[in-house]
Amino acid sequence: MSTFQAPKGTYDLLPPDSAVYLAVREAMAAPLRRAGYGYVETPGFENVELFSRGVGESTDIVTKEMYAFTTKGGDNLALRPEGTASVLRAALEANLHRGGNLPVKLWYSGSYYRYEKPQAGRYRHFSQVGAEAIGAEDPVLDAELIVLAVDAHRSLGLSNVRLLLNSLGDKECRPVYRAALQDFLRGLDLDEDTRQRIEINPLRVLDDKRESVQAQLTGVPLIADHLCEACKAYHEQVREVLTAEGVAYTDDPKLVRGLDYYTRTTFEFVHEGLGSQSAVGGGGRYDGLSEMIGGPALPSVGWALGVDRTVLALRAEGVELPLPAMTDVYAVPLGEEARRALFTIVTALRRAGVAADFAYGGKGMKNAMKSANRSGARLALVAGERDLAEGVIQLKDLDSGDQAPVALDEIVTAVKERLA
RNA sequence: GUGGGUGUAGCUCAGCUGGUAGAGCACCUGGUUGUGGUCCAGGAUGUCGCGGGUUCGAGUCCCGUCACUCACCCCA
Repeated sequence: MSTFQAPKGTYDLLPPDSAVYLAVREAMAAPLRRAGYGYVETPGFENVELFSRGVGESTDIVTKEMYAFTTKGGDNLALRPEGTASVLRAALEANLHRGGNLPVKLWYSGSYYRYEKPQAGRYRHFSQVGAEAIGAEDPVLDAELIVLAVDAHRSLGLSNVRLLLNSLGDKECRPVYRAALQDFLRGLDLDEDTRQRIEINPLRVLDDKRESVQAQLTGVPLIADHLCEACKAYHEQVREVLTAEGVAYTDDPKLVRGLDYYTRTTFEFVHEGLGSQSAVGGGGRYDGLSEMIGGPALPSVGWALGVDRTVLALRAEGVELPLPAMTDVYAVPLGEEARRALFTIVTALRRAGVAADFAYGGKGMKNAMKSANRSGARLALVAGERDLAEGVIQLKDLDSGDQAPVALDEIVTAVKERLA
């Protein structure tokens, strides 16, 4: 204990659990790399306007969950609450879309911040891996991203992730639907906050999980019935491609998402094992976002997967990831001469690609062997003056307890053979 | 922002109607002066979250406070 502890809503990632997080990030990134997505890294904070205009003035994320602050120089900044706006901004700033090779495909991995009351699966600091395909309108591209996320889940061994799919329409059909929805909602018995939401962002009322609200939503007009021909055809193609690629999904006409920039395709990956949260990832098409932040028309699509929540999902399913051993070989020296000799061997083993560790601190034999055992190593190297005088080192199998002398210059080969 | 639950050893927790603390695991030592894991014997450990109150006496009751946690809301 110290005087300090991690700030509310945050937690430290420590061994051995931290290895799981690394593996999850890697599992999410691998399919993206294979699909031509390049790595992008943007600052942890941005001009606050980028988010308020991009994510939407009416969203909870902007109105109450942003860590916003003014710098000494008078700039209004905010810790990033999500990744898409930043990545699009970076792509526009560097004119990546002018390279003539659209879509620009990018992936990222990092920390995000939202000022919320913490809860199981909901933190003020959390990690996402995300992907964006900027500058192309093609249902196959929407499907590609979904397939890549599904592949990430599969490679992790998750089996209870469900995909919810919807289309939110475009600037042709959404306004018409919005008006029809508002008409319907205004006639319901709702609290003041929700009544305000009807005027600002009526779609999000559909997403209200309260029983009292949902009960009144029977017969509510659904976007699926109001899509224009273009949106309907587009959505139908996305669904066809997904089916052809063996991706199961559930049509959810009430799926809205909490960010305002989405158009047409929207989706969410949900899991039951996260306490009262459900989303382990989500995304969609955002054809108007570029213009909203001052760029050219660049129809785009993307998603973000929550690293923390995916780890919770793994735990809920009891999935143990096959993680490589921290240490394969543990060296136990006896005496000063042996310390030097064994450390040289440990270095050689490491350079040969073997995970090797050493009994530091001059502990006694018994203690050092105990450390060897706790390290999880399969093999131990033991040597003292007696062995060195004979030019050998004792190679011990920590599972069976068998031990045999091996000539000094054959150690690396012998160890690699035993580990193979 | 609103509501519930919980704070006792490194960890998980027990502690009945108030009588100044216990278990399991982990840890340390020895049995083995050059051998771990198993086994046997022994050992150390606590501002009982913090502050106040009631009482002869508070881990136990009351009030406050902080932290953690869960849920509403919202989302990754």
